[in-house]
Amino acid sequence: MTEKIRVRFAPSPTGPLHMGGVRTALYNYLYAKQKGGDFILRIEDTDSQRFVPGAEEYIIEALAWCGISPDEGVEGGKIVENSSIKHPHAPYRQSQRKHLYRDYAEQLVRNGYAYYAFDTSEELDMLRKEYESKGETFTYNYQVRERLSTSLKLTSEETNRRLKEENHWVVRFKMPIERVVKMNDLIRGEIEVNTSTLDDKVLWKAVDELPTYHLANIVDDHLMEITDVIRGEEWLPSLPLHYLLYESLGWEKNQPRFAHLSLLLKPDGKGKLSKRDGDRLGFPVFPLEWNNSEGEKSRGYREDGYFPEAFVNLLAFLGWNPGTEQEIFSLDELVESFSLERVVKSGAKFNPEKARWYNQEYLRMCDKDKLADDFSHILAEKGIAPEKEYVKEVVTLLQERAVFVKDFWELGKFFFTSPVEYDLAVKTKFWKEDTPNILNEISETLLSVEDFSRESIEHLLPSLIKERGWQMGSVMNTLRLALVGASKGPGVADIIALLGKKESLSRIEKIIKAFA
RNA sequence: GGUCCGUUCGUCUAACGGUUAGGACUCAAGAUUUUCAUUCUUGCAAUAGGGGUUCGAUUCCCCUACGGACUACCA
Repeated sequence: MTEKIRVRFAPSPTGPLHMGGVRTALYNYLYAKQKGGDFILRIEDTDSQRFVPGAEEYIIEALAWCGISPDEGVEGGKIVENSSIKHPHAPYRQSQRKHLYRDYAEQLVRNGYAYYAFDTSEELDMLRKEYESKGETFTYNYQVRERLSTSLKLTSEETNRRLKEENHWVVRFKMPIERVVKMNDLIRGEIEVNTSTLDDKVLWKAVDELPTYHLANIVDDHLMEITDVIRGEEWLPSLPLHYLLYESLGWEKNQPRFAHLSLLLKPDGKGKLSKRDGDRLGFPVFPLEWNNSEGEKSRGYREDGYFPEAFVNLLAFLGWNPGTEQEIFSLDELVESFSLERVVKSGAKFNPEKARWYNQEYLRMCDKDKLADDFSHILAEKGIAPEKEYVKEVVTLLQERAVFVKDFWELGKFFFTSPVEYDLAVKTKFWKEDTPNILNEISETLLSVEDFSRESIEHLLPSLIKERGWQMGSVMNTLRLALVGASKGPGVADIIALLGKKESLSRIEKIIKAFA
């Protein structure tokens, strides 16, 4: 029997999920789905100090927008209704699993793998400053743990008394001395670390009486039978601790495999991508728009007009590639092609230009009815409500020219409103003395045309111009100026045909009057 | 500072010892479109540096440099 793959995405609700987090979720999802496994969504809310209201809902909605649906875990927001999500290991919010971790923390102390420490944050801050003034770095490790007020130094009577009377004790992991931990990472291969370089991490916090990430994470991954942990590179330094924790709890036989993903970097300069970069460089770093409690707004890919399919596609390619030259992948195709072996080790600088290109590609593939519907919403906001078929015709003419649906307006607003001003550079260049007469004559000809189709007009115009010996450039450009107001847009015949006889003639009349 | 991870065109990346080091985005030029955009063609552009190993290194090893992460009772 083959092993059932179970992965988890376990964000902390301390703010909106940024695109790096979405990518981590995506890779987890792709990995699980390809292997017929389950994708579990767990909320790691063990930091009561930094909890942000609305963050959990945001995370769920963002994943739903991307098409990443958990098989198991917390649910909420819009996906609650008719959700097929399972809960065999509920609850999936760590704050609701507090009692579990407490038991394991005590077990670790009992078995000599951890100890109680009574230092206050203030005392530790003072120690750090003291060391710093000597040019050294304070590390809570084997060199100091038997000298500070810990259960290692104190008698058991004293320890018990302090545990009972004081409420600022923590549990720390007793990091072994001079042991080389050999680890394996699915992306990076073998990694070795000497435990003497590591410190005694806090496993149970006094401030909020909750476990730290390290403990909660290991306990839950074990209890929830997670087979593969795919997470950000920032966790790599904690991997030895996590290995040792599995070992100390007696779970090393079936501990999960690990894969650490490289980080997403700033498009310019150095460092990892942060919220500020988006504002600074003008692109979203979040999947969905986010308003924080200070009333600051952060842009979202959704609100910027990206298709979720394009967003997912570009995210997948930030650190992974199929090894072929295909760059456009649907979510299903990604599921089929994804592999951890082809995940790139080095960090990827995000490139906003390429992101736009992805959207453009999707817009071109997009169904015209959907585009017309989406564009109709934008038009409705402007108080314009044309026939769906008309919008569809417009979209058809503009599809190759737009990157986002919202571009259709700038590209083709003349299809909905007569030009209010004209590009004077075009006028200067092409508007001649006899232009009004020529335009009038064109008007008359158009008026008498029975077949007002694009083909008919496309044939009629040049032959008329040639017949009269007019200048092609001058006539076509002034005609375009009348219809569009500028030197841009689809073919003149397309525009006239779509605008219709009445509107086209009225625009020609209008420009003649304007320049008279 | 310490520990760990990383390093191919400006950017995302391919090449898992033998290639004129390939593709995509960007940029530039030309063609088409008597507009603009598209499209097509072409071009610019990279193995961080130094040592090994090897008949042969982008590829394996070491050193250096550079970059990144971590170094909280945050995740």
